[in-house]
Amino acid sequence: MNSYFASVEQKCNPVLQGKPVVVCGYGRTIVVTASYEAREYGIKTGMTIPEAKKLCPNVIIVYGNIDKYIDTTLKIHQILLRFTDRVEPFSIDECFMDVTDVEKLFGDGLTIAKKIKQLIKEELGLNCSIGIGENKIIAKFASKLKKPDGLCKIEKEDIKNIFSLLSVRELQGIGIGKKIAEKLESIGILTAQQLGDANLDFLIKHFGILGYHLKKIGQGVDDSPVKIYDDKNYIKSFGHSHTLPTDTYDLNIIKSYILLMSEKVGVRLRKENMLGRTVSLMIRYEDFDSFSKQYTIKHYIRTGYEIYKIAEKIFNQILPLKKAVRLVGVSISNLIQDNKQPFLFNRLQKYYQLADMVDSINSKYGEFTVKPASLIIAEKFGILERCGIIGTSLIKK
DNA sequence: TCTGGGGTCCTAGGACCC
DNA sequence: TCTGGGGTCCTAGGACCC
Repeated sequence: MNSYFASVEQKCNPVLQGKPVVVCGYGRTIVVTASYEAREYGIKTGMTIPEAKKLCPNVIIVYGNIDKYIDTTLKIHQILLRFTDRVEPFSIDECFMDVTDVEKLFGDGLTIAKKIKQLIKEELGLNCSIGIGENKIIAKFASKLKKPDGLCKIEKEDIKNIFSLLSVRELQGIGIGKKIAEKLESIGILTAQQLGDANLDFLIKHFGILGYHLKKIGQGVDDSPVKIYDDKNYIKSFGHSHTLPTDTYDLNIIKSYILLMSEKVGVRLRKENMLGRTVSLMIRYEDFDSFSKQYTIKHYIRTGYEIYKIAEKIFNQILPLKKAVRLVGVSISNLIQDNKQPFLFNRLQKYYQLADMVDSINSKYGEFTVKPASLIIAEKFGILERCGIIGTSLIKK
């Protein structure tokens, strides 16, 4: 999708259409997505808000709503699935499709791509760019060539010519990041052609097992199949993190954020109908140095309070703090599906039923309309509002 | 108002078991 | 004790992606 979050916001709110818009997070934040109008002023993803305002004083700042984008993404998936079940989501706004087996039904790749662009435009009012190629690497590369609203096909026989001209930096975004690109340049590999032709042992010496993969990228080769949609594509982990309004040593504030993040993870866990048993706490300090530690327990858990108790235990181990804390994050992994077997202990059973009931109220009236009393301290500090949680006003009514 | 938030995968080493 | 070999699970940190 092109300028995805900003385009969704512009579609939802006509006032924003045709204007420079940036979508950002809450608190100390950056530009997450800039609309094409904003990009004309030089605004780019990753800039701070003051930087964006300096480039364009009239830029409209919109606080992002991830649920809205996920909802739109699921609608896009449904459009793609009308053609084939070989639809593999790659990120919130990208999918791979393998249309090899359905060309007889719907026409060749180019025809299908045109149809998809038309459907997404008609039904959702959004533009996208589609790349067509022999494999995922080529298709992804093609999709980046023409934006916005692009359509580009790279023929098999042209791969070698196109890749031979590319610098390794231009391969960024298809498996090669900044660090790898720098390292490749430092050992004298400057182009995709050189990477593809490089001696395998030489690459393995410098990059380990990644060397195999790098050589293939250089050659434009990728054998990985496009997965069938939702084919046991279970989530491996999920978490929430937040940058504090100011760096702090205040344990009450830090623990309130840890609790809030834990509760959010718990809500998500139940929404996905999963259980987890590894909790990870991430702390970023004022100097951007970060600490993370995880703890695995024997039994599976599913509520924010259980998650918090483990995260808090990890946090207590790093006290006293030597540096002010900038960000806290809590995540859970080692996940399994919750088959809703009754629990051995009645006390836990009731506690879990309570969590489900709170979820059903909050899904109707807003996030954290009903919440643990211990989060009231977070409310007192204004933490909920700063994290974009607005459900609290309803309970007062 | 310098630097967000959500993920996946890999690695090297340690704990532990037989 | 001049201590083998095979295996699983766990962990902290880093690279990478959007």
